[in-house]
Amino acid sequence: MVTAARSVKTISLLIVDDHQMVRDGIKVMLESQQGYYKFDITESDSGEDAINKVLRKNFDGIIVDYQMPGISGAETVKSIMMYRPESKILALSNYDELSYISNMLNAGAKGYVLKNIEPSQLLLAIQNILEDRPYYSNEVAVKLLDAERNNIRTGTPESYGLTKREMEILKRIALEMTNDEIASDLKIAKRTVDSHRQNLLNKLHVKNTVGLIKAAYEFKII
Amino acid sequence: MVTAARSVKTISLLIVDDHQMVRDGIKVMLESQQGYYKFDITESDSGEDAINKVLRKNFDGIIVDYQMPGISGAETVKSIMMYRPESKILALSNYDELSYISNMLNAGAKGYVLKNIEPSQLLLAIQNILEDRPYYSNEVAVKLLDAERNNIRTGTPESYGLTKREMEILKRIALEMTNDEIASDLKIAKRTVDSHRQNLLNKLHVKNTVGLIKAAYEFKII
DNA sequence: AAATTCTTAGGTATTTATGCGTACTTTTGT
DNA sequence: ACAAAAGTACGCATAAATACCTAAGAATTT
Repeated sequence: MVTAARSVKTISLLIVDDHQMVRDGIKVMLESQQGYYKFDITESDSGEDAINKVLRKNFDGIIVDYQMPGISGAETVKSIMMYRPESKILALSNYDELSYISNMLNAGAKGYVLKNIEPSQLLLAIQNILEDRPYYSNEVAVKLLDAERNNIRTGTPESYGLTKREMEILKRIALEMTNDEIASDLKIAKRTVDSHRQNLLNKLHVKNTVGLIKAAYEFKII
Repeated sequence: MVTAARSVKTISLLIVDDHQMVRDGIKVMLESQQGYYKFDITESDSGEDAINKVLRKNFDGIIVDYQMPGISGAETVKSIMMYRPESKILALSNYDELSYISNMLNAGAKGYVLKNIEPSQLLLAIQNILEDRPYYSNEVAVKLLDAERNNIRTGTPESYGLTKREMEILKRIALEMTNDEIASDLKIAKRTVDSHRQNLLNKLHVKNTVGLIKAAYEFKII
């Protein structure tokens, strides 16, 4: 820990979130952590506004919410990176959904934190991304590791070990068929379809039908 | 044909295209057709610039190119419509790709014409969109009809009459949240979420969660 | 002020999906 | 021929979703 005297550095930050409350929350968090840093904060309530502001001023760091009306957070990040590729962007979201995370990171965000973050952690996250190092909330890191481990990036039915039969079931689920309907379509017992469906849930690491359909999109069978 | 005397009306137009040549071409076309109209033309070479100009001045009509570096035409239209929902926008493109067309129309463009349009047709298109009527090039109309016939949905949440709240619910369903989880997330009763979900099923004309998720993909909220 | 839409919530019932087992048969690879 | 994997089938229990209602208060629009 560096405890010796150090000049106070002013950091210009742009906070992009459609909720006033969230923006205020971040400001309060940062103020509470203000030690060696002084933050010069600008706010945007939309991706469009943020892009305009970025075009006019170069910020040291930018915090972008994922879900916003109009241009999404990921699209906002993409645009910002197009104009200012050196931007240090921290993604902020309520959700640790893998698709959200990878959208943001692929768009160019350096880090991804959840909104339930502790003030000290937020400061840490900002410090890291300002120095071009990644920073993720714990939950986010876990998801990314899990994705890596399970080879989710490649996203083929084979990489999950799905059998032909299971693919047939998945296709029919994606056609909005119930297990009963699938059973009579394939001329097998409903119980069997239940089993296959259970196996699909396990193999794909998802918790319900929604996850199955999203996987079906990944596999491009929809 | 109205040939009687009629006062010359000045129409302010904003032309958004990254190519000088295209902008000049449109200007020449409009001048050649200048009869009862006089055009006061402003130019933008990018979506960002267009948005700035729209914020400063209210144009009678706006012509937006699809392909531009930086913010795309569709995103530009979306932004413009956010600030000035009454804007009359005509999309302009070299291509009659269905995805381009529906992106532009969903973003809020009133019409879509190809760049090989005849001057007289361009004037007609502008006249139509200024009066809030749709206008499409022949090729475009054909594509749209074909899409309609094949039941390819080019839907927006609005076209199904979804409310903001219903969209919030749908987003959370797409996050694999159960109704119980959504309820506590939004701090409302599970039964309320049940109701919203039921309304979503009805409005989207689908029979189960699978249909909801497919709709969510169409709406690009996944 | 009246009408309409949205959001909220609940009643009641049925259908469907999920979780965790077991077990037998068929197919596949070696 | 043998082992492993896949497919088939079922029990039992609970969780979740769907269907079809009503209805009150809030917010918007007319």
